[in-house]
Amino acid sequence: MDAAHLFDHPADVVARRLIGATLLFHDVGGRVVETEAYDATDPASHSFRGPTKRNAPMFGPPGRAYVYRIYGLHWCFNVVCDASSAGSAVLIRALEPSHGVEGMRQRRGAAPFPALCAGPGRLCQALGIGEAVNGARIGPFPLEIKSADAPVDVVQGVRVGVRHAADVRRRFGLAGSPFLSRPFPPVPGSQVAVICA
DNA sequence: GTTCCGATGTACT
DNA sequence: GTACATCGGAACG
Repeated sequence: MDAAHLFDHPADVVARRLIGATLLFHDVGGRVVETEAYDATDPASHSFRGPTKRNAPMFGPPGRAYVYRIYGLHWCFNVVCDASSAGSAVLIRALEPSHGVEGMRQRRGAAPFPALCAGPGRLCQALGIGEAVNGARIGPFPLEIKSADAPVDVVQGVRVGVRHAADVRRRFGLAGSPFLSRPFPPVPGSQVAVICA
């Protein structure tokens, strides 16, 4: 799949479309079940205050990886998108493991199967993603994302762990998936929307 | 089941 | 010094 076709769109659009896609790094990975959208107009985004040495990939071309360290020890993996709006990216928060599960287990220790990739730090540990992946092109091997081949039900909610723009619903998930980093709120009216990808 | 804590890179006040 | 797009384990009920 052509990277621009997949990624050169607003972060919200890419975040929604990536649900159900398959992410692989060195043939290890699985189906994307949870994402979050960030862009330069968003106070919760690393790009909000303009380019820095750390966030430089966010201001580069779409279809590249932005990998950063959080809280001094975990890695988080983002996909840069939207060439017309510099500083846009999608955080991949959780996968449904399907490829190279034994390697994941070795890197993740005694984590139970549903938690192998349930969280941005966890999935980076499971796939062996670290600083070396920062700025890497997505597709071809070793870093690949293949869009979903069938429509999926997508739920939407507020992002995890952000204090700025806490009411903005830019978190997307695969409806009913047991591989989410945490559940989406159980239908308090307008809190959850179902979208067909 | 929940809450609290420690690990400690990077950007900002 | 403080906040942060986090996780795993200990301590608790």
